Amino acid sequence: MERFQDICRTHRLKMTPQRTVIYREIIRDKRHPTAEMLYRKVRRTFPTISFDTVNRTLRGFCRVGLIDAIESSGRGRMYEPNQVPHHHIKCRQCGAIVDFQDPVFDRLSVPDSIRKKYNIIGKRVVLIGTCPTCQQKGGRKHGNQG
Amino acid sequence: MERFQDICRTHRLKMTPQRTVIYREIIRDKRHPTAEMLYRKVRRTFPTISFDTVNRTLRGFCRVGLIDAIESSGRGRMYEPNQVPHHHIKCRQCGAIVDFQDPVFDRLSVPDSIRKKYNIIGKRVVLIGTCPTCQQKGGRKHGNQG
DNA sequence: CTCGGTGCAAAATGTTTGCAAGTAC
DNA sequence: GTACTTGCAAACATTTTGCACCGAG
Repeated sequence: MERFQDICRTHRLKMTPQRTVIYREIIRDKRHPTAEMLYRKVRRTFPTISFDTVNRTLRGFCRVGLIDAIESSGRGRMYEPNQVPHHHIKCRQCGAIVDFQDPVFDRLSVPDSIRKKYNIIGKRVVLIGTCPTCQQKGGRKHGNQG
Repeated sequence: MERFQDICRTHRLKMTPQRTVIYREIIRDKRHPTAEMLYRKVRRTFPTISFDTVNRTLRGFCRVGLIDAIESSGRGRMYEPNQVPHHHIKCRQCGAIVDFQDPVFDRLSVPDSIRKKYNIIGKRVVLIGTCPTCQQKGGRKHGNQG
């Protein structure tokens, strides 16, 4: 929550009640919610808020680095709090993305040839496969990978 | 091209001229084209093809594993031929994704705890940063990460 | 008091579906 | 000949923009 205050000040974002509630909800959320999902949650404590504000606020949070977005065309952009380093497993069937942590992956070093050209600010391992649920169901939806 | 034939047969996909042209174009493309970009290229050798067919065909190719999709809400889904193992650098500013290869990254082993639950069929390191072009321009567009 | 933020509505963008006619096998 | 495909158009889902009013700093 201090992080929120800090970053708002540095970027001259006003700490409106809407933004405060939105931030509180997204860092509490352990999944990767979309704007729509967050909107539904936030409305419980702030019934007059508009979907538009939630959506626009999330974009803004991304811009200043408070949170990250995980693109997933079709079913809507997903957001995640940008805190501890972690990695992703993505289910090829249902598209769900779950986090996992791994000290070895955290310590991967970026090749010099790339550091020379790019300003790398983050890294992540993405595993692609089939989640337990989809393995049982043999369910299918779309197949993709990032 | 044999791969194309094989997979079409195994999945009972008809090898229509449209599909052949689309496949040829996407494996030739070194970027990560969207359906729209591919449509424009394919139309040069197949002027009567519809955007819809390109779009639907690409989805189909994903389903059977001929190619992969990289989700990127907003500017449209990007596709890539699914050949050699490789990794991604994603520019936080312009959203461009470029491939790179790295033997060390290729050899990363998936933790047993995950293998036990998930059926992992692929893995990839994703670096997030700023590309050379955006560093110069200081350009901005959207900020996100997968 | 001022500038950025909010909420509403409209516009833009991109994806998916239904269907009749066409074609690979 | 049959089942899968294509192309077109409409339906959907989602994101983005314009603008008047409001409120945090």
